[in-house]
Amino acid sequence: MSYHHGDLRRAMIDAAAAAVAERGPAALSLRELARLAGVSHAAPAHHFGDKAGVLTAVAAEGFTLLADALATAGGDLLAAGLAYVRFAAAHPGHFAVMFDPGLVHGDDPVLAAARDRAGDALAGLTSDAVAARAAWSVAHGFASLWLSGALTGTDAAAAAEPVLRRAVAGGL
Amino acid sequence: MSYHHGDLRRAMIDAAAAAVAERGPAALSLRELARLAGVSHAAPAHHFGDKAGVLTAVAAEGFTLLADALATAGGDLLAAGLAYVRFAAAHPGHFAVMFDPGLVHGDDPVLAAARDRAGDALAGLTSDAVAARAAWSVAHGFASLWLSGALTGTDAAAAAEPVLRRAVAGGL
DNA sequence: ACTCGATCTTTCCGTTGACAAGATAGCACC
DNA sequence: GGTGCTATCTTGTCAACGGAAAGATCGAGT
Repeated sequence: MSYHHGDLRRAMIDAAAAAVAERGPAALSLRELARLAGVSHAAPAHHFGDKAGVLTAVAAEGFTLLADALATAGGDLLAAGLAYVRFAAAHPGHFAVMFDPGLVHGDDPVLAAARDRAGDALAGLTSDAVAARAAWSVAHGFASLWLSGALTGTDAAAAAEPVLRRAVAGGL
Repeated sequence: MSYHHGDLRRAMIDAAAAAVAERGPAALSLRELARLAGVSHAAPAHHFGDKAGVLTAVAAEGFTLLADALATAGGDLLAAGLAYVRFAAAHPGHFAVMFDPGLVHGDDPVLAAARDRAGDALAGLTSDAVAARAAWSVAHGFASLWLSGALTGTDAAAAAEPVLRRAVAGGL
């Protein structure tokens, strides 16, 4: 066991995302993460400053992952929506933190850049602003409700598909 | 100043909802609420058990308010969606807690009853399950994004109206 | 007047986030 | 190969918090 961890930053982000995914942001303890990583309780502060700093890093990584997922999904809103839901289901810890202003340092430049990148990926899907907002709302709403346990089903994307399809087609 | 508060339960729920609305659930402190109410820091425990108990009461009240709002809104999905968004904007503290399983006692009977009542109000809008899920998703997603600050605008309902209308009509 | 249950206080404990000050390691530079 | 420099991590400390225990106070019903 050397004095230095090697990649504490990476380990903390991963552990934080996993812990948030499992027990929510409220139950997150920096000291516990430090214990898991085998470092002292004050080590994380050097990399992240404070608790919000850790979650800010998680959120920034989340927006980057989301932007990548949207970019890979293709051009139409249905595919993008499914990618959005798939991302949320695959990275619940990241997702839970990304849209909670009270948990992160909203003005962090790294976070802002990642958020903008995801925003651009979303805005690039269509030139119709209202349609973009509507699509974002359906996908975000379904993802949120799914993660909160309000919706039943085994596979998030499979459950989302008919819902998103209907929203795209209309007829509500 | 008498020994008894009078209606500590009510005061705690109101203060908790206000505090959550202002600074998020993470920054909530039972001791601070107790100070505001002018009672000792252990007084709330008698009424709510623990911290999750306070938020459970807030969530239950939220679902009741939401069920009322949906019942008053009328039958069509657009009106219900607008009522949903209006509720979230008017009671951000309640809304923030209602769909966060990690913050409340999910199996609390009062909460479950209130949640069921809101669920019934939602399900009663249409017999089409897919349409119901889609409408719920749009309204919930827009409300969540709005409260997180991701959407710009001055009035939530005014901003939501064209978006919800488009989702109902389709053409994304 | 008396009892009894509900409400609230006081006191205590373990945990947490944050801060300050110092130790250690690796690395450039000479 | 030594010397300073900086990033990284540790130790020690503090106030605040959530929760539990035990007792005080009130008020409603008899």
